[in-house]
This record gives sequence, C-alpha cells and structure tokens, in this order.
Amino acid sequence: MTYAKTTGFTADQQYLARMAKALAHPARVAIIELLASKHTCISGNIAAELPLSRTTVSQHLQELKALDLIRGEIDGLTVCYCLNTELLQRVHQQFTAFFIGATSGAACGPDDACAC
Amino acid sequence: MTYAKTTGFTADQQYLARMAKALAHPARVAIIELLASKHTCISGNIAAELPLSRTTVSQHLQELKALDLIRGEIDGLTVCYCLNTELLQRVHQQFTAFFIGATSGAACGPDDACAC
DNA sequence: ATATTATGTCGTATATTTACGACATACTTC
DNA sequence: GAAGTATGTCGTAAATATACGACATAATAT
Repeated sequence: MTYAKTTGFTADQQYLARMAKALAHPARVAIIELLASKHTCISGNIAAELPLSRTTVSQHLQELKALDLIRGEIDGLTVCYCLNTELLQRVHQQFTAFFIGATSGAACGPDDACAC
Repeated sequence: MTYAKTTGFTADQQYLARMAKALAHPARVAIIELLASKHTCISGNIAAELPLSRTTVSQHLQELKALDLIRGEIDGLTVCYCLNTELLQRVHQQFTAFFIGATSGAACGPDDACAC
C-alpha cells in the first residue's frame, strides 16, 4: 500500500497541492504575514510572537524554507529570514489561475440534471 | 499536550489555513478541476477518472463538502456534485489578499541588516 | 421480491504532521 | 578559554491524514 499517492495527477496539481499544504497551518500563515509586516527580515525571535515553542516554529520555518518560500541568511549569531517574494508572486498566479478555472466554468443551473 | 493548536492565531489565519488544507492534496485539486470542467455536475464516477479507489475519493469528497466548497444533491440512484462557486470566489479573494500582503510588503533589500 | 447499481460508512493499517524537551553547534563576549 | 546566546537537530509522543476492503443502505430494474 502506498500512501500520499501522487501517480496519476498532473505536475500542476501536485505543485498546487504542495504549495497549499505550506499554507495549511495557521502558524505558517502567521509566519509569512509576520515576515511581510516587518520592515527588516526578523530572525528566529519569530517564536516570541507565536503561541508555539521555539522548536515548533523552527520546524515550520524549515518547511517553508524547503519549498523556497522563505530564505534564511546567517548573520553572526542570528538568522535572518525573508520572504521569497518572486516565488510568492508566481504561486499567487497559479492559485489565481486555479480559482478562475474553478469559478468561471459552467456552473450547475436549472437546466442541468440536478439543481445544486 | 495539545495538537493542532489554534489558540493565539487570528480567525483569518485559521480560516485561510483550513481552506489551504482543502487544496493540500492533488486529489482534491483534481476533483475541483473535474467538477469545473464538466458541463453538468457529475456524480461519483469521479472515482473512475482518478487513480484512487472509490472509497478514498468519497472521503475526499466529504472533506470538500464539510467545508461547503462542493455540494451534493441526491438524484435517484446517483449523487450530483457541484462546486460552490460563490464560496470559491470568496476564498479566492482571501488568498489574493494574503498574497498581495505578502508580496507587496517591504522586501529585504541591500539597506537592511541582511541581504537575502 | 430479487438482483443490480450507486453511494456512503466503518474498521483498520500505515504515513505524515504537529508539538516540544533535550541536546548539539556555532558565534559572540568577557 | 569560559560563559552566554541564538539557532538547528534529534528523539519521541500524540494527532491527523491517506488509502482501501468490507459492509450497509437506498433506489432502480427485472
């Protein structure tokens, strides 16, 4: 038995799902919002602003970093995290394309077999 | 120890994360794309178009239905699923607002403490 | 009524996610 | 070099997600 089955789905579907999963936890949403709101890219004291332990926050940071959504630069003793805005823009476009396709398609109407 | 901790995050962050989680599996992305592409709202033969068992597809359908992203109407022996386009549009707006905020914020530049 | 078909639910097994304490590492400061 | 600080990694535990066979249910067809 294989879990997290991926064969049979398009690369686009898998990529969108991977990016969606990155946003599928409020902590990671909050981290991205935090990084966006700070003028300078703040370091791991991100944990101080979240209701989670430093370890857990570090784990979430690594997940975002693995997808290249954020980047970290070691600056002496502290680590400076920043958003990868270029990638975020591309991801935004992909989400938009998906939602446009999902909402502009022929919706169920009274003429159809069912009436949702 | 509490898992899936939510306290301390805003309602918006939690809602966005919940919707992102709905798209965090290629099967659910594929299901939404399928429903959008079909002229009429197709029924559970969705499973025939996906590389998953009917049981697993039904499970994914229930998850989408629980978030009201899709709706199902019983029509005799078959069940007719449709997209909730109004909700999808609202979710699209929320994702857009999030991405705009994340990408339009002050990015890390050469003037900052670090240079990501 | 019985068979067939479409669908959902239950049970279960495995994988993954989430969370955090404890430890290791590396840099700064004294 | 020793002490302190910021950070990452490891180990581990609990929760959740994923996947599917087996069964239940309900409508249709014969």
